Amino acid sequence: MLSQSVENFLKAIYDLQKGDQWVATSALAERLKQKPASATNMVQRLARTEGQLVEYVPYQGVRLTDTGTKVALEIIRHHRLIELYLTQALGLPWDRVHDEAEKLEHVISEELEDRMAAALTDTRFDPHGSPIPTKDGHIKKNDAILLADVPVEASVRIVEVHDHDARLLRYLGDLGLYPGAAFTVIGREPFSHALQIQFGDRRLHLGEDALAHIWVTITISAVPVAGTPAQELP
Amino acid sequence: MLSQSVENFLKAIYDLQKGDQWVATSALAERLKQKPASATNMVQRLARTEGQLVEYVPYQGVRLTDTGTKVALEIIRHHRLIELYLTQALGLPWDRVHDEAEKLEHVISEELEDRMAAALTDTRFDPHGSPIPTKDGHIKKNDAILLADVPVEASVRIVEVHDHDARLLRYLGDLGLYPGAAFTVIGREPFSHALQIQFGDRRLHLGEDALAHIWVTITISAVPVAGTPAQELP
DNA sequence: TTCATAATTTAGCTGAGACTAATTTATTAA
DNA sequence: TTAATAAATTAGTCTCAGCTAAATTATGAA
Repeated sequence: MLSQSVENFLKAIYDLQKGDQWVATSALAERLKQKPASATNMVQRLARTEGQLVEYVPYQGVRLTDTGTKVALEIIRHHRLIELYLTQALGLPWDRVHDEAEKLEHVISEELEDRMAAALTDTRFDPHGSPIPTKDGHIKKNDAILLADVPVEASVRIVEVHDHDARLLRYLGDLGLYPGAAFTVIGREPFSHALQIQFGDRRLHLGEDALAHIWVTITISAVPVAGTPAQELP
Repeated sequence: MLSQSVENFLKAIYDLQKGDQWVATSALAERLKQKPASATNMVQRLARTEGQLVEYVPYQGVRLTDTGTKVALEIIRHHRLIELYLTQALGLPWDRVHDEAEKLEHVISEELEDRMAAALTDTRFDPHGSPIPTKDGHIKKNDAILLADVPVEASVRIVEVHDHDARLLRYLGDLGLYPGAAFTVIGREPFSHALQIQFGDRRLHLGEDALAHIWVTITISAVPVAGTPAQELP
């Protein structure tokens, strides 16, 4: 049985790891609100004792092995399934389920996991739009882009809202801005980069913090997306 | 915030404490599957640091203060409410909910507690018939007697089945012997003290382990109950 | 290419919560 | 009333999981 602390490290490494890149111990420490030395310490213990979960190279970083990824995905499945269950079955608001799931994810049995899944009609996404890994450890990558990177005049649909900041979630939820919501970007402020959007019949401003946590897909793009060649309209 | 270990100690003291009697540290140790020295150690820490939860007198024992009792009842409320929720809402069998609740009781928020309670129609008893303390720390004492102490020929109704032994629960559940079930004691074996009972149209034997974990009320008593004077029948 | 600075690791400390072995206190039988 | 035994506590050890301070390694600007 892995300790809650070890499980949290695996989860954090998974979150921070892009592809098969190395994750810096300092990045881990920051994510987990610990000191760098503590992260190094734990990562070394992980690499040494707990069988084949991570690879660690001093001064370079740490990354999950296939086994480690499997374990991380199990915990993430717990987390997201719990979030979904709490909103769907018990009516908890989407800004409170994260903290609750953060504790429950480490203690529920496989059987409880299965029962919760069975009680839900659709277990593909959690309330923030994050994909829920399947029981056998598969997760669908979502191809959304950060709202901060969306060009002006594009119309978008919210795919995912990162769930760490409850205040932001409450704010967005009150406005109706959760996954599925669609709006058009009508302007960007020169320095703050804040967006003006047209959402139904309302005009809203979204500050930097929001832009960095909302992932969208572009539904109508008036201007070429960065990286793709411009397209002539007839 | 109290640690899970501390919470478990408070719960164990509550369980073992009759009235305002002292609980032996060795009894605590046994209940918690620890060594006596560990229990002494923890009890001393409890008495010293965590504000006014227990009274401790060396070589005599430990007991809960009013504050300590309040805290213990909160945890027990969590435990039993979770057990009830898991059976009612998620269909977990009554022999598996104890272990699950043992872990969940320490981590659910007040809000989740309230939502679970609201989702249930009747929160008076858990699936084993144990009373669920109210949110303000009241619990109804139940006046049941141990099946082991029931005289032959009495008819009884099961009030409560202690939930520690999952094997026993599964066995009893398969027979239909859960709280509410009624039967008549038709005989007792001389040495083993095992009971023969008439349950509907079935005759069953209940061994010592069962007798020590089932609590009943007597519905019809053919023979005077121990302690009450014999009564002449016309 | 070198050296200052930033990032990382090492060394050593701490508290929680368990343990064993040794000691002390209570209890009970003679 | 005392001595043997049982119960409980003390002393000292261990691991986990965090910390600070000191030392080491990488990095990048001159």
